[in-house]
Amino acid sequence: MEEKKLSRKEREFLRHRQEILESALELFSEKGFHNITMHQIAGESEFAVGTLYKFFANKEDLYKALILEKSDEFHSTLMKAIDSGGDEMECIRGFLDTHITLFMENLKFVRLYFAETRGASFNIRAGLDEELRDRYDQILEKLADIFKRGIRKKLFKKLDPLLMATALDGITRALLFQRLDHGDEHPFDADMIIKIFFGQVFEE
Amino acid sequence: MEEKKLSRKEREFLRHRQEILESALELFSEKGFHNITMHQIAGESEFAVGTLYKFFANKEDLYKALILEKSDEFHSTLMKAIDSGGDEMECIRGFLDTHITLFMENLKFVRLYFAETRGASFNIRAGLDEELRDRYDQILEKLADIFKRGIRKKLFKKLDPLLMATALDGITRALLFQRLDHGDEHPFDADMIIKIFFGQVFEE
Amino acid sequence: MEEKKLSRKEREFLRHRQEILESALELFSEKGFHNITMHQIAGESEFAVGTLYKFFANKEDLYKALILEKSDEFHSTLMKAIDSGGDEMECIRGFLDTHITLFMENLKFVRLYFAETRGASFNIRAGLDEELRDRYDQILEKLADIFKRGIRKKLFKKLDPLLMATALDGITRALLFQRLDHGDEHPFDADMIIKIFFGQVFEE
Amino acid sequence: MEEKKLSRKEREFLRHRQEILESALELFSEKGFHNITMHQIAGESEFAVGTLYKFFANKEDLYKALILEKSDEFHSTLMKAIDSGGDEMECIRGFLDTHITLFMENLKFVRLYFAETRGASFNIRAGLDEELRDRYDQILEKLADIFKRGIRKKLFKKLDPLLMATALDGITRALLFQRLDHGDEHPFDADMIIKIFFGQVFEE
DNA sequence: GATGAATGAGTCTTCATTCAT
DNA sequence: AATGAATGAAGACTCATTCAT
Repeated sequence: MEEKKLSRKEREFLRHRQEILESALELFSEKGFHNITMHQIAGESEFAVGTLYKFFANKEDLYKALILEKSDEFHSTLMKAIDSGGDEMECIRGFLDTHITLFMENLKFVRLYFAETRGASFNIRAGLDEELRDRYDQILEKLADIFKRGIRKKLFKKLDPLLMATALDGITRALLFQRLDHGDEHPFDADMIIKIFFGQVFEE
Repeated sequence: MEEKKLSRKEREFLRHRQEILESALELFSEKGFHNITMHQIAGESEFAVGTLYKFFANKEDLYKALILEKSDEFHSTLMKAIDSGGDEMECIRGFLDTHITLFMENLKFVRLYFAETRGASFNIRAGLDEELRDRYDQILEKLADIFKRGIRKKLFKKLDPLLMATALDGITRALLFQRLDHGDEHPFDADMIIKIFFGQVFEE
Repeated sequence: MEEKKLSRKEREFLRHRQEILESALELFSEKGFHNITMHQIAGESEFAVGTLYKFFANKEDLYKALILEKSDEFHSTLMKAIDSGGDEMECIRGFLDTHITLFMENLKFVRLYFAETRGASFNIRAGLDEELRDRYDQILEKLADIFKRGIRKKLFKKLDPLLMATALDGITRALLFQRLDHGDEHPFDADMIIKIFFGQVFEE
Repeated sequence: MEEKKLSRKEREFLRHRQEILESALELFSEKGFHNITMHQIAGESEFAVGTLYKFFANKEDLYKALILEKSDEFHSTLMKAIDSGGDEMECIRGFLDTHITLFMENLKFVRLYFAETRGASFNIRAGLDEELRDRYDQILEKLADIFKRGIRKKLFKKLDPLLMATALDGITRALLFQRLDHGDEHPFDADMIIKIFFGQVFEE
């Protein structure tokens, strides 16, 4: 990586940019895109309004940068987690663990993310939601590949692998949101998800 | 119910109110709360702006009415579906069938609904999302009751029933959104969901 | 003319529009496009800012309307004056009289007009100055036609008629601006212009 | 003049100042005072914004310097041209030749100049236009003196000499602008202006 | 003198809401 | 109830100017 030779100026620039994004995340995640003003972001980040516009062309651009950069992190973390070697069940467990951790450690971003993919994104000048959806589909496809391998090995039943991936992720999200709304009344972990998903619902 | 003795005036009032809500649904579902103006709703519904304010105190009120009334329909339809007698598996299948149908037949509203519960609702003056979440929790609890009964009958394993309900609903939603985004590339139905959920993932 | 059947609403609309344009002329002619705010125009015209935007799409649009509508008046008044029958010298005298009157009675607009044609128009989104220049060229050409006729009749020398028209108008403008800046220290009228232009400068 | 003993530093200072003014002329003449930012001038002149403020107190000051210095050149060139000895007609011809040359060789500045004297100057904090008008009046008066002399010698008719000067200059400007807008379709030179002005319009 | 990042007052413009008809 | 012209508060964005390096 050639990130080394940044001049002091450049490093400072990036640090300031990051500070703005963090303040913006704080605010947007709390009240949403339309209920936050550039003045509020300026106040929170302790820059002047004009300064925000040195870093981002406009409010929308700032918002997009925020969403896309964070979701890139998510995406690559999850991709790596699925890849992490081992047999199919280990891959899946790795994915679930990472997914849960990522979600719990980035609750603020998560709200924003789901606003954009499921729901009220309403296409802040189109494209953001699609781009996010693409990233998500890549995750699902990678997960589906794991299922495909499992099916070939006769480990899993012969169901549509993408649907299986979708379902597994659906359970995970649902439980996470459940926890988000209601706290630890109904605790769960990767194991529990695996237990539910991998056929141990019926009493044998 | 006492809906009978409505005068012509009253019936007309309600009809106009309904027309406004339908126009608003059309527009809000397309562009979101903040990107639609009262003038646009007036235009679409063929009333004057001022008239909208005879029916709703303000824009937010109109929006809330729209969301709450539709979600009441959903709520009672789903509650009835779960209740529909029969054994546990029949209840669950009924719920799934109804869920799928409801979703597919009300795509416009669904977008709006998820915007409000998962994501960018950002509390249009607080409360809407909580109220919706309550309704949803009622559904989940009713579904959990089914699981509870099933566990008592030793039909299902002894897992947290609410988590099971949450997981089942999570799968359903995930598959439905999958269909919403990608069409019929990966078809599924209530049976498939049951197959995935009730332990037939592992090859026996 | 079908201007009769305007409804009361329509008449009121046009009256309000006119009031706004008059206030705008007052202000723009004093300080120029960039030094006047929409709030000032609102204040002067006793409407709210928002109301201005019911009549004009934006500040620029308001400005263009102002310039173009007034210059249409000027244009048609001058065209008629040149046409007014009679022999060549009568046409020319008619044009000069009208030009002088028009100028003196519309000093506010005149400043704005020359800002747009000669000088700092700087193309408020291009086109305004060209459109004005076109109108002016039409006047000059009509005037040149008079000279052409005069030349054919051997009344005038065989010089380029357009240049003669341009020169005559140049004298007129120069004297008018002279009066504008210095008042009546050096009085003149159409006769004087004719005397100067038509060769009575040299002592015979 | 005492311009000799400038140190290297001082000479450099003046050179840089000149570079800035030239870049500013380029830009202002193209788009006008309000449509050009200090950053653009900085960019064009290859100095930093802050540096511009070492040379000029503010944007307006820079603009004024630009206009006044160039117009000083014009003024003194024209004054000399009128003075250039010889009889009245030679003075006038000299003035016309110089006027035409000056105009054609400084088109960029000319646009700006007329923006300031005729039209949209709108008193960039008052005074600039008046100062320019003064200079112009001096020229006219000097030219009027020539006419006065001519009248005394019974060379010219007894008309108000200032009006004659104004008219002569008006013709010249009008023809020059005609050329500016339409190119060489209607060519002319000092002779033509003299022919028109000095009574050779009527066929004898 | 030179730099350019940061500032924030000032502008245009939008849109929910009101009210006289 | 219905209308829609009028309102003005609020927000995105620009740009002249400053100042620490």
